[in-house]
Amino acid sequence: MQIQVSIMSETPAYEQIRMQIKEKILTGALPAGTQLPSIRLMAKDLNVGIITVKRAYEELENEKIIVSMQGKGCFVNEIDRDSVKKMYMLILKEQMLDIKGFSCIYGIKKSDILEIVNELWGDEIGR
Amino acid sequence: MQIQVSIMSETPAYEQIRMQIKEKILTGALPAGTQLPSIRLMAKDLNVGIITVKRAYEELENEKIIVSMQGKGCFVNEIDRDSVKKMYMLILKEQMLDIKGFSCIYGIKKSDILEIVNELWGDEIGR
Amino acid sequence: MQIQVSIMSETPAYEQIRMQIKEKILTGALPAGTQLPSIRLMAKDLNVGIITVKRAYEELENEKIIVSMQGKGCFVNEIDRDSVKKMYMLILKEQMLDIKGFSCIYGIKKSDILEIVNELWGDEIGR
Amino acid sequence: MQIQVSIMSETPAYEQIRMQIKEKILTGALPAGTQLPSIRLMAKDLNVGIITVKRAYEELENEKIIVSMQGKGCFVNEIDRDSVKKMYMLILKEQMLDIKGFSCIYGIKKSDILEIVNELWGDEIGR
DNA sequence: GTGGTCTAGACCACA
DNA sequence: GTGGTCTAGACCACA
Repeated sequence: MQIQVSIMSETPAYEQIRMQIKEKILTGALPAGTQLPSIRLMAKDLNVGIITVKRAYEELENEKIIVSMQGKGCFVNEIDRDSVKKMYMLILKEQMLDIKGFSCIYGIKKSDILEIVNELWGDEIGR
Repeated sequence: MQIQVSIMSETPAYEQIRMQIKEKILTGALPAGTQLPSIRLMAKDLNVGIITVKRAYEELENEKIIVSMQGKGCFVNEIDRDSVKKMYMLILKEQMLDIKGFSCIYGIKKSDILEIVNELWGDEIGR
Repeated sequence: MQIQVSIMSETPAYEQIRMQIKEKILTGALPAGTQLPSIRLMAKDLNVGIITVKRAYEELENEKIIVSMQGKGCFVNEIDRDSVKKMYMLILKEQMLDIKGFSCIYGIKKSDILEIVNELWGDEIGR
Repeated sequence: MQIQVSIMSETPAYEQIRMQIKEKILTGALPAGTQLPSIRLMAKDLNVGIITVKRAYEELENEKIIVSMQGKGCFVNEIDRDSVKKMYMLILKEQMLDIKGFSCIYGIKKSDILEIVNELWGDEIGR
């Protein structure tokens, strides 16, 4: 499995691993039922400790994205994309609420936010 | 000076102090030239350690928002609101870029972002 | 033989198998002399590994509840219900002693224990 | 603080520490507000790693029995003995339900349970 | 000074 | 072979 762990990055190794696997699963590159590489193997490949891989897998399991079975291995779960999206929308809203709180101190208005959104997302009109 | 430090909050004490003073300054509640309470006094009032207040003041000084003068005290700086806003806009853009990166994994589109923005900022048409 | 192995359960597969067979034997559903299904057959039926069934049988043999005969199969042993009950009573006493140790820390008294016993075992007067 | 960690015991070190501190707190030997020894100090005294003590403290914090404050230390919480007792009664009931499940397989009846209870708790009539 | 996080390996349980 | 638990220390953040 193609995964990069940068030792220079300030995001911890387990988080880098977690995010890359998550992305592969959510984008469908790793379909439901796929067996992930064993903890030991991936640890060896990435040149990190098994604890680090273990933690990445553990958090993915907490997110219900994979399931780990003692003595058997770790497997990709069936994903309900809609509920995942909804859940993430909620988190996003929290983040934006935070941003809103700060922004008003700096005199930033809705128009400024829209400007940034338009700049970053370009002219795709949505859907 | 009216400042609340919640011991329960997970944001550290020095950060709570820093943000509240910053808000007062940026919103104009504390105009340029105002003298801040001495570190010792504020520490006593807020029931926190001197080191904690010192750190808050230090960071505000690094942000050029206040200036501390040996033996005289700390004073609110002249603020160029426009450049502060511009600086913050850059930070905001970085944050939004991050959000954009994550969002595409979850199948979130521009329209979803706009929906959140409209919901949070209401119908203020901007400017 | 009717046995359920839940892959979701947190008790390991071999333990689920062991307990269910044990129950059938102790309650008399499988009388002494009965031949158990072969390891291979049961593994296939239950959709688990041979090693898993083997372990369940092994432990039952250690408990003298079944006996395995090279090349012939596994058979239910003659059970002396009284001595089995006595043995289990000893284990139970150990467990209750443990519970007693903890309970006093929490201020739980004999009356509280009796309340629970009465609630769970209902009004059967015993014997 | 008087704490024994037996390296021979099969209960893990962090659990031994957790239980002994918990007992001291619940019995009132460590009243609310008391500062616990720092993680490092206790680790040194008990000759275990700081992780081990950390974990003991962490679990006590999850149980709301102590509270840890970064940079300040760990402190004994105010305990509501009644709710603690009620919570433990529930756990106890679960355990007894489990015991009941096993017992019926072995032909153990309410009277047998009562016999054990009477033997262990003696003739204290309750309260 | 304090507690918190990350990475680590030895050892254990399960299939 | 697989994953799970425990103990460990280096390093970081906070007061």
